[in-house]
Amino acid sequence: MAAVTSVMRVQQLLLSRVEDTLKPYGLTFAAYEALRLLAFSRRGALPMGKMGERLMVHPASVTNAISRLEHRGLVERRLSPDDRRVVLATITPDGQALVREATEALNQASFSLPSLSQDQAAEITSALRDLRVAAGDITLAGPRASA
Amino acid sequence: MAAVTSVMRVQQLLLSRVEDTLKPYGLTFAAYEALRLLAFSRRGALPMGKMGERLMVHPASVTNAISRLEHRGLVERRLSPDDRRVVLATITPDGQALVREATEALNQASFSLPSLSQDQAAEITSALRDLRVAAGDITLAGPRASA
DNA sequence: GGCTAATATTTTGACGTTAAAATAAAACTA
DNA sequence: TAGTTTTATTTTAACGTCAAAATATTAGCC
Repeated sequence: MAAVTSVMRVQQLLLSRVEDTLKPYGLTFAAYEALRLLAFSRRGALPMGKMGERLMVHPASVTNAISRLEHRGLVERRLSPDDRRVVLATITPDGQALVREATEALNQASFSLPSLSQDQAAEITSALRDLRVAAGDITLAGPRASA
Repeated sequence: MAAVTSVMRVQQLLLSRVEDTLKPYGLTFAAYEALRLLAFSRRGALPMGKMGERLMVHPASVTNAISRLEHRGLVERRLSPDDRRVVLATITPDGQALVREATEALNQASFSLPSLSQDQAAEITSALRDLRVAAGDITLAGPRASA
């Protein structure tokens, strides 16, 4: 349980700092992740369901997040021409621009977390990888870590 | 950002498993933490404010959690005789009994997390400690890790 | 073709979090 | 002592999560 508590607290601390960084852009971490996922996709569009899978969140959370982004004109909902059950969340040019700025800010700020050196970051990532693999979160190939 | 993402995902996974374990007792992790904090305190009672500090959550979260526990008869609210601004959350015998059972279940279950060996758990805790110290979450003396 | 099952999304409801505003009581301070 | 400031808690509002129920639409099977 000590490890569990540690992870919980660290997540809380990190999330807080990340959201501070994103605040100037009017984005929460959840909103940023959704937007970034769309920005990185081929056509800038993905079915709601796919987004839930990728982000590992409940479908209702996706509906929620996309609705908010839609109201701000950062995303649009389009019905799939192939399957009318499917809703395609589509990022707009405004959304593209915003996610680019926010990503830049994150890459600048996050690595300057208090005393979180590159080595320490790598160590943490490594220590947690086994656990994620075991839980089926990621495969042995490892995730293409970038941003 | 890779480390950040890792921590986020692992927290999500762990929280999910912990809550599965607590579900039979009708407790969420937040509720369990509040109850356990009271159970471990001298008189089984603490001011709301102190609880927020210890649990590192917003005062409103404490109000919320305690209200829920109060409705279930696991906790009682008492006004402090010394300072009438202060509300003392007090654990009841029912609360004591429940937290004991839940703690037992957690100690049983959590360590059987998929492939999370004692060594790995220690490694993770260690890797994250520096970060917590730097953020002022814990002191160099280290937390008295137990459950 | 038509009825049933599976799939995709949204809605509703319960719970968690925070920030900011409203209350109430204690502590200064002039 | 009266008035202002600080402190403790709650309320309200916004956002996140999930589970379960409600809706559509497609797929499958006589």
